[in-house]
Amino acid sequence: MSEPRFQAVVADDHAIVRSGLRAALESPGLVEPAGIKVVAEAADGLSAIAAIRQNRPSLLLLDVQMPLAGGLEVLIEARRWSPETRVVVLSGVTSPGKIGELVSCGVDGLFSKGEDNDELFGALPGILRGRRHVAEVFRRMLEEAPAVPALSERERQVLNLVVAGRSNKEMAQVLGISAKTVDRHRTNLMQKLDVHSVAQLIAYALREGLIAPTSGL
Amino acid sequence: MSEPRFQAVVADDHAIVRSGLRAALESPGLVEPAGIKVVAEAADGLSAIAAIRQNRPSLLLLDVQMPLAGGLEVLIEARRWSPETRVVVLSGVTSPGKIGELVSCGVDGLFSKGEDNDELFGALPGILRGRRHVAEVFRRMLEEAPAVPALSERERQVLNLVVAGRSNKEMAQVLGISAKTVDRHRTNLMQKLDVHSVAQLIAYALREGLIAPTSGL
DNA sequence: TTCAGGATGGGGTGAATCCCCCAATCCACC
DNA sequence: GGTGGATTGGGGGATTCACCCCATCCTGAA
Repeated sequence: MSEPRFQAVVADDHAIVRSGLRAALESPGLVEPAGIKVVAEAADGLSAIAAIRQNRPSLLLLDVQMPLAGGLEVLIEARRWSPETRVVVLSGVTSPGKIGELVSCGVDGLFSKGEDNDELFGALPGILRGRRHVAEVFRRMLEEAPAVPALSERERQVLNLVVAGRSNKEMAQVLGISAKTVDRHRTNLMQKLDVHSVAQLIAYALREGLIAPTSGL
Repeated sequence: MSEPRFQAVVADDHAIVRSGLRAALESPGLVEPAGIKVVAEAADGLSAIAAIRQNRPSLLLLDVQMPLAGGLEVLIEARRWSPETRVVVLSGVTSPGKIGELVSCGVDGLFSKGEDNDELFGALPGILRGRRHVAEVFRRMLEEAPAVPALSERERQVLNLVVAGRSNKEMAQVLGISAKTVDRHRTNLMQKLDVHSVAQLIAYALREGLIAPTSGL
């Protein structure tokens, strides 16, 4: 029995997913006779980064949505501390915005949790040899999806506050600008995103994952 | 080697979770020497119900959030078509409202995906013998959480439309009532939920899972 | 049978919204 | 040096929202 040459770190906030991935990766014959050895698991973004720095594995299997740090942040940190690690992201929700960001940040693999795992495990050997693979679903999504307009820093701040339920006046106070300017940003925002009410604005923001979901009432 | 006496159906929209649960359930020694046989998997609520009707298993392992039918609907249908099936629900998100509903509908087991699986698998033998087990996290949550005010049917409809970004006038048209009445419901809604703006209303609704997240812009 | 509560509407008021108009500053880019 | 974008701010107006007041109708529980 040969030694596994590849090591992997698995990061997901659900213990069941981690054990499922571990079982699949370590099953013999996937990439090489001995399978891929999972050297560490992480339940949140920060421990994932720590695990990467410590182990510098060949592969990182990573959920997009995690506590403490999202998939994108982990990807960037992983690139910084362990450039040779192939990073494969699993996405539960499918927001065109996030997917686009991940692709443009250069993930090595991008797969959907909803679909069959065959595409993932079929592509893994190639990915470990340096290829890239974005799941069929996401490739179609990126082609069809209307590009999400780029938001300026201020607009993003305003959007966050709107989602948090603040009024123009409150936002003006928080941001230290005139209420009229807040209104201006809000108007531009709604024009950019092609919505026509706070409710639609919030719906859009949450759907696209444009804002941090840590909105304290 | 003894035959497995228990059969299970596993329902989750993520293939990885299903295979992880299958592996764990079928591992020998969990409940009895041969483990629990997973006779069917389902990726959405309707197939879960179909699988229950067809197999009438001893155990149903069920995700709360699924396409086509949620965990609660599947629970109710499972009770109807196969009352002897023990229903165990796994919850990814932790909204006090949904948890309370599930408990009051009489789930046999309720566990969090985020926590360790030890509590689940430790409690499984008891559950199969007729006991009930609600995860520690959720029991504390139900004690501490401020009771979610009961919403009337109309109020729930209005809430859905508000989240979908409709104006009072549009809602009036959809519901076939006066815009003034819509406003009345909306006012009552905000008073009940102790919020003071659309944004907070939407935030509350999404947080508590009071509404279906299938809001088409 | 009374009575509470839900659903239905109308009137009205003050605030906030959505969206036009206008202008100034700053800063990066060609 | 010009050009465009982001950010800042003001005026104004039509609409909507948030929240009071009032009433009627109906259903189910006490």
